[in-house]
Amino acid sequence: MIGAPQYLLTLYIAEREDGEETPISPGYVADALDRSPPAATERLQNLDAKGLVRYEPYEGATLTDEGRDAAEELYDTYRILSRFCRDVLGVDDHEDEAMQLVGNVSPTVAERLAATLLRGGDNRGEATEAAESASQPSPDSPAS
Amino acid sequence: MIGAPQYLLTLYIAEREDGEETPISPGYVADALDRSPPAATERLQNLDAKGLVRYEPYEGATLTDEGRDAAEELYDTYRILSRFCRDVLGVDDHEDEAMQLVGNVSPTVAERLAATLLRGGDNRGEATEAAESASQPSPDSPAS
DNA sequence: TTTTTGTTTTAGGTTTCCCTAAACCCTCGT
DNA sequence: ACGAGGGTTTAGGGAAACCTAAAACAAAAA
Repeated sequence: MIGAPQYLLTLYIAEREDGEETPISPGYVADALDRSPPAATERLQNLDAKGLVRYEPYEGATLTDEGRDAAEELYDTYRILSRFCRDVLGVDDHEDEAMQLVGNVSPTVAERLAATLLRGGDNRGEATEAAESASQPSPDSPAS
Repeated sequence: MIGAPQYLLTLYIAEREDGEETPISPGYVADALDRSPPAATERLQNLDAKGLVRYEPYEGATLTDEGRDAAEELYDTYRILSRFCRDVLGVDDHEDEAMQLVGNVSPTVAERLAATLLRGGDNRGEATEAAESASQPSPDSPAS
């Protein structure tokens, strides 16, 4: 299931690309989150009612200050998760994975995960690579 | 929100302590997952209808073979998450954290997290200062 | 054996999130 | 200007989870 975090995050990410002023269409959100257009519309209207989003019919959604604050925090967590999945675990679709997780990870875990990333630098262990090649062999490595 | 994975996992864990034959009461499950007794009853009945659980009114629930298979896999992931949260991140309530995450983590991530755990014996964060020497003899074999 | 007590179940209702179908609105091409 | 076409919204449902209150039950106490 998909919750408010995913919608806020989608808006936030789109906003980074198109600018803060550009309203994001329901169609775009629906597409990004794999939902029907009506579902996206209603959800955005709902976030509007909660004061997290400003929704203009037939225009689209923009984040309110409050919504952007919330989204920023989610985005931090999202980035941490995504980078962890990519750099440490070597997961291909790290962004999808992070999007899935972002609502369920506590602030504490996010924070310490970030610390782990900083500490660990770029060393991906060979155990991870071994696991990776077991499921999808890379052209260069000898498949045991 | 709480899904089927949490219920299966709760039953599985309880089963380890009480034995496979002992039916688990709705009250126990409700308590473990912080839900009302009616919620637990209905959910267990629902899992029964799906063939994952055998539910006897006024008796309790036991896992079917199919349900136990599913729960075992969830348990592996749960253990990995829990150990990661405890050993690498130094989180206090690692079990709650793991329970929260267990339905949302893909098999790939679980598998590679396990690999990371295996190789990561010495580099633990300073957040991990809790003495983790006292361990219960775990009768499970960590196969994946 | 009857009562009491605590648990389980049913009943009834709410919320959240999603869908399809149909109406609606805006814009663009003619 | 006006009529398509395409995206958006409303209408109308439905499924999943959960709750409280009240009824049903089982088992132990009296």
